[in-house]
Amino acid sequence: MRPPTLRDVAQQAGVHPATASRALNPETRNLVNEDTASRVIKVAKALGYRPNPIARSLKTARSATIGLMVPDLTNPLFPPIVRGVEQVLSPVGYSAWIVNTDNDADREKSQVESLRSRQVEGFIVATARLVHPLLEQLHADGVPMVLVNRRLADGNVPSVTPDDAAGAAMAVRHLTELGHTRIAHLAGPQDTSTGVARLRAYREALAAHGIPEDPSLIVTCAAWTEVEGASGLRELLDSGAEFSAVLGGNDMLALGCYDVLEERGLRCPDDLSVVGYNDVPFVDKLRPPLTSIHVPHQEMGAEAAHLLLDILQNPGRHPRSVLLPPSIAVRQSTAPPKGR
Amino acid sequence: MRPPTLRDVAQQAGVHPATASRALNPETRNLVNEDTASRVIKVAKALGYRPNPIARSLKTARSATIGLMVPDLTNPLFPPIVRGVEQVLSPVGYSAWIVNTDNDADREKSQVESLRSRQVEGFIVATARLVHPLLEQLHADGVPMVLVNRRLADGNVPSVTPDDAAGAAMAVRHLTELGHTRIAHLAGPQDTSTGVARLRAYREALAAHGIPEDPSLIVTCAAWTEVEGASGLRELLDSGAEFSAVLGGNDMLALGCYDVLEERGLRCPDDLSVVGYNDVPFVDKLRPPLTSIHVPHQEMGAEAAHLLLDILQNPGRHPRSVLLPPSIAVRQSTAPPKGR
DNA sequence: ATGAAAGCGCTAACAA
DNA sequence: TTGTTAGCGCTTTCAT
Repeated sequence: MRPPTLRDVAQQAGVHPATASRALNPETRNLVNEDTASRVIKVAKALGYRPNPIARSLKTARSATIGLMVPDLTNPLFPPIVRGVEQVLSPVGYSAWIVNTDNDADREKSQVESLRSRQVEGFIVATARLVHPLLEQLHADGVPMVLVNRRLADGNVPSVTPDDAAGAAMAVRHLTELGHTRIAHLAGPQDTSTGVARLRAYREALAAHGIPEDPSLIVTCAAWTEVEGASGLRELLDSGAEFSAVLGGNDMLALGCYDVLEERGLRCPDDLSVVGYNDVPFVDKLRPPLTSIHVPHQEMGAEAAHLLLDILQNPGRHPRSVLLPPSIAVRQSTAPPKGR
Repeated sequence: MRPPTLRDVAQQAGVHPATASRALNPETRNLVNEDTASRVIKVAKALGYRPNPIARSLKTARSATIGLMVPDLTNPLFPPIVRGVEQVLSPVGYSAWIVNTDNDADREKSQVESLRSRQVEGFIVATARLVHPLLEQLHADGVPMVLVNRRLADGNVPSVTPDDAAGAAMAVRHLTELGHTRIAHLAGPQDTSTGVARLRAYREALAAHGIPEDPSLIVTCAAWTEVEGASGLRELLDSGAEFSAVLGGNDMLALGCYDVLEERGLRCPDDLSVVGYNDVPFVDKLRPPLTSIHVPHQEMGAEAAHLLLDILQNPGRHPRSVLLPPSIAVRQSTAPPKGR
């Protein structure tokens, strides 16, 4: 029993397929006699008719689908974003096609091609680097796109990001209020907006608190990974620099710090206060619970989906970007410095 | 500039679209003169031709796509499974369409319908309950399907699951070797194969070690959540039953135990040893690091994808199921009982 | 080895 | 308001 097609419905209802199509599509139902419409709908239901989205896509070059590009779903930062996106898209009949890029330019390229050939109507992209030819080209081509979490250097591409400057400033303020003056920073990759913005805000916050900047307290990590965070802190410790607190560029880098403290027999927060960024799931359960800048991940995804839908519906309109306010989740990984 | 179609390629190469189609498809290339084929291929490359999978799907009723149903991507158990699936599918040109069901039967139903209308060629399903009309129907309809992590009561549906019996036995043995004899179990939902199998194995393992079973040491949780785990342990503690160790049905239930220990001022492992199940990411970083039964999640996904591809390629063949051996990751949440 | 023709299921001009 | 017609881009008989 082949599933029923529009023709089957039309035949059963005694109308032309085109009429059946109009009757079944809410957008065009008003073009059709009310009685006819309800008859068609009844028949469709009786037959268990399901429209074939593939045929529709082929005809209309649309798909009610968007591409959602994340670096890696096993990074706990991204699943909540995905859920936020879906929570907004589902009610309006859209779906997200999720791909992992592993931050690999070649993979990104082939994923984008594959998604475009599947007629996705737009992209939500969590993998932006500041300079990103692929995404820049996409935007130049007029492909609807919203960035999430990270931005491009080109501020014209709509984005939904945490207010990194505000968050990093909060972190520094928290530490200074505890009495810290020697605050190190494990900066994230400087080819990402988050890495750059948090580093800059860290510097400015120190200045604002009258703390002179010490370049030897800044290490830039090559990736947002625990391993990189660990080697970053080792470098700081081995340099002999003095510091009583460290701000990780994100929670993974902070996690790496925990590993090094363990390995060196140092204690957190007694020997070193540690602050993370993002407040991803489970950092509140670490040993010790990690003080972190909280970012509303799911809302970020939801907001990005709203923005994209908006762009799809009003192609001409000026694109907006959204900056979400962070908050600080103070936990046991931060405490006043020892000598106090 | 509309992207080039097969007709454009054919025209440029001076052949009929049908010939171009044959030349471009590796499966049918042998039907075509070698020179013609290479000419077509060259033109296609020059024009940047990308076949339109939608048109192909409409014609062939296939899609090189499978549906991947998970309960919730924000549960860290599932992203590694997803990655494992993709790791196997990508090289053979298949993709996975991921959906979250939240274990909701209505959502499941509409997701399945939506995926089927998109011509997915099969399903990998991580959301099975023992009795599951939707999946049973799907299987009865001959829809290619592989279960992962959890199984149906109907053992004829191919599955890739951890060896729950072996894992639970390992956990109990570990605890008895430490000297525990009063071992409680927070059993998972008994409508899932994992919940049932782990509970049964726990019982059998106790018996095998000559420990009499005590029903007051078993609490069944209604969901695989931290909240349920917490109320389970509260119930055990409030009952006045004596026990020095608890085996969580999975890591989330074990996490709930941590919360209750904190709230009651009890210490792990001093007052209570806790064992989890699954060894999901980050449980090794908890306070204290959680002893857990390790399951190879990514391999589970990879193996499920292999099985499904196998079914798609050999529709007639007898379906296999795979049981993956667990191992135990011993960490600081387990120690000899106090009185020792 | 290649071309001709048909059609997958649907929608959008256009015509009536 | 409804029907006619055409075609989205591709593959697959069938004929040559």
